[in-house]
Amino acid sequence: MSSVNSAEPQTRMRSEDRRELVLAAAMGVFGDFGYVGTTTDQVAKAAGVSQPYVVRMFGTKEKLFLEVLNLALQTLLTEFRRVAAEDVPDVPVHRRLGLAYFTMLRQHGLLLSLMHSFVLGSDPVIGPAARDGFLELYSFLRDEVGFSPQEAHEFLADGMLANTMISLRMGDIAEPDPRVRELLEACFPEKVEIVLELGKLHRPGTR
Amino acid sequence: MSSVNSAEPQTRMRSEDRRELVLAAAMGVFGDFGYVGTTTDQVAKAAGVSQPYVVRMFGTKEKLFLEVLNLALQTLLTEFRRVAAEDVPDVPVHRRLGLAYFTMLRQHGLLLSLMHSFVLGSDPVIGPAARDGFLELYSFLRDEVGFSPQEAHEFLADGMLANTMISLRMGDIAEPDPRVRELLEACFPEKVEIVLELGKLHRPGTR
DNA sequence: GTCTATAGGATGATAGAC
DNA sequence: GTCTATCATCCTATAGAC
Repeated sequence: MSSVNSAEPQTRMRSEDRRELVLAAAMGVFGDFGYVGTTTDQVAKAAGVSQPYVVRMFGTKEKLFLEVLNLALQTLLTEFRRVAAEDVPDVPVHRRLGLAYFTMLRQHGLLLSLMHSFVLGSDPVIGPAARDGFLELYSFLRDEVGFSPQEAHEFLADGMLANTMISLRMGDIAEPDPRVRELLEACFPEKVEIVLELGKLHRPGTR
Repeated sequence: MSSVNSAEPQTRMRSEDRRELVLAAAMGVFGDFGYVGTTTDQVAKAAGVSQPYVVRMFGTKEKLFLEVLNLALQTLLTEFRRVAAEDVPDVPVHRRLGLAYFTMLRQHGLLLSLMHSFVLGSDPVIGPAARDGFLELYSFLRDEVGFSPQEAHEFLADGMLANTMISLRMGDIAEPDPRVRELLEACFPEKVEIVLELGKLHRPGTR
C-alpha cells in the first residue's frame, strides 16, 4: 500500500522487478539441477537474496517451479510466434522454428527447465502442468503453424533429442571422444558449436 | 565364504539373488521418481528389505543408481542385439528395433531410469556415466546395426520423444483431451495403446 | 521489502545386535 | 545376511525484527 520511496537504499526494489529477477535465477538453477535437485537456497544465492525471501515471494518451492515452467513455455511460444509470423521467402517455417529453438538455448535454463518438467510426469502437481505445457506446444504447432501430425512429430522428436543432449552436457570437455562430434554433426548440422559451447558453459559447481 | 545353509529361514537369500531383487526394485522406483527424487527407503520398501540394508549392499545411493543404469543399458543393448541378429525378411532392422524398444517399456523403470540419467548431465558422477551410456548406444547403432549417422539420428530422436511422453505419463486418464490421442497417433502409430496403458499403470503413489 | 534465527521434518548413512 | 536404533545433515517453511 505504501508507494516506493526513492530515497530508500538500492537493495530495495519494486516487488515486480525483484520477482522477475528471482524467476530468472530460478530458471537457471532448476535447469541445471532439476526440480527436486534444486534448493531454494541455491535459487536465493543465484538471485542475491535470502532463502526465506524466495519462499515468501512464491509461497512454496513447488509454486516457484510452476511459475518458472509457465514463464519458460510462454517465452518459447512467444518467440516461436514471432518467428513464424515473419515472411522469409526460401526459408520454410520448419527451419525457422528450428533455428529459433537453438537460439532459446542461450536463455539459461529455459529449455532445460521444461525438459526437467517433462520427466516429472509422476508428480501429482507438476505432472499435470507439464502435460498441459507439452500439449500446448503441440497445439501451437498444429493450429498456428499448420503442421501436419507427422510434421509436428518430427519437430518434437528433434526437439526432445536436442534437449536430451543439452541436458547430458554432451559438449563437456572431459569427453574428447570423436564420436561426440559425429553424433552432434549427424543430429544438428550447423548447430554443433552451440551445443558444444553450452556443454562447457553450463557446468554448475558441485552441490 | 560360508556356503548357503538350506535350512536357514526363507527370509535369507543368497546375496546374488537379493542383489538382483533390490536392483530390479530400484530400477522401478528410480524410473518413477528420478535419482534425486528417490529415497533409499522407497527402494527398500519396494524390495521388501530394510533401508540400511539397501545402503549396505551398494555402499551409497549413488552407486546403486549407477548399477541400475548399467543394468538398464546392458539389458537394452542385449535385447537390441538379439532382435538385430534375427533374419526376418520384409521387416527392416529399423522397424524391428523400434518394436523392441516399446517392448522394453514393459520392464518397469528400464527406459525411464535411463531417461532420468540423461537429464543429470550436470552431476559430476552420474553425468559422465550417462554420457558414456548414450554414446555406447550411438556406437551400437552405427557399428553393429550399420546405421548411417542420419538413420541413427532419426532413431534416437524418436526414442527420446517416446521416453519423454512416457515420462510425462501422457496416458494419464485425468487428461481426456482428444489431442493426446492425435499426438500419440502421429508419433507412434500402432503403439498408442501401450503408451496410454503405461500412463495408467505407472501411477506411483504420492510421496 | 527484506533479513536473521530457527523450528520441524525428512533422509542417507553408521553402529552394532542377531 | 539382515534388522533395529540412531546420528548428523540438510532443507523447506515459519516467526518476527527492521
